[in-house]
Amino acid sequence: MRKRRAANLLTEVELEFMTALWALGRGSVRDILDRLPEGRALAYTSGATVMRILDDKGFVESTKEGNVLVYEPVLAKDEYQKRSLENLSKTLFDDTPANLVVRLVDDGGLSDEELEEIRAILNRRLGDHDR
Amino acid sequence: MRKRRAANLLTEVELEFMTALWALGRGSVRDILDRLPEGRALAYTSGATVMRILDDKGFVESTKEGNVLVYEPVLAKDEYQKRSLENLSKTLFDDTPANLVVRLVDDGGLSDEELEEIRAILNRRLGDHDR
DNA sequence: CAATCGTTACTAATTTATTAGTTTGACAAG
DNA sequence: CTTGTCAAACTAATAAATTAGTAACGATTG
Repeated sequence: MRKRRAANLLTEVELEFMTALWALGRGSVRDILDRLPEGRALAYTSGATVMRILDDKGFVESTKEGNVLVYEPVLAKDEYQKRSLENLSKTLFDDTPANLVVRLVDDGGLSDEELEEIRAILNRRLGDHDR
Repeated sequence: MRKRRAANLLTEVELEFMTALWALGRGSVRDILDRLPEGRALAYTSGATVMRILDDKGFVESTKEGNVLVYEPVLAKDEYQKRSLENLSKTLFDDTPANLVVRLVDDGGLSDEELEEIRAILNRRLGDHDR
């Protein structure tokens, strides 16, 4: 028996595949390969290997349907986003997510609309009725 | 001549070392190893290798001082934070940083104080009239 | 039934990352 | 001057990630 490698974060290629799978909901190796970005040429067998690894690591689960393995995420995209943010916050922002937002806001990559949107979210969250 | 490996993002170990170097401002291999977190035992030569690689990749530069190489960052921590956020946003949040903040805020890992702090930053940035 | 097609399982090759050993050279202590 | 120490440069060993080839197998069809 193989199984159980366990890892916290996805590698680059794994993330590519998970992104396709999250978009699909569920799918076979073929489905997933088809969903990969344009130029991405990869042998079928390579794709199958990546999916097996993701299965080993517990990021997906597979069920045999007819003669095809259909994969689906065990870890939701939301969850993984959260995990990634925690990691980034921990490794690069003193474990203080607010610092991360400061950098984001200060660095001017966001439009006023986006900033407003974020403020709206905060207002909703904080229930700030004084306005 | 070696040099020029070029890479966009730091590996895990490289980030550890850069974090120490950013905190120090500048320092030798010895200085940096001393600044690594408690349990982190690593041979001196391993540390020297990591620093050489960071030099090769252009993340740091070195100057011989006496008989010791003193390293300092070429890439500021701010810049690298920005780069990391861009990467995360691109790979996991549809290239829309606001989504990233939404996840952060929605997932309840932040205290009210932190949320307030972030809102204050936004208000400052947007010019908080109306309140 | 035999050939073939699509798929999984297994194995392997290559590359990159991580850690550390060996060699060499500078220089300070005796 | 010889010896010991320290650091740098080079080399090497191990591990992990990435890509793909080969074998094997079941289903379909000519």
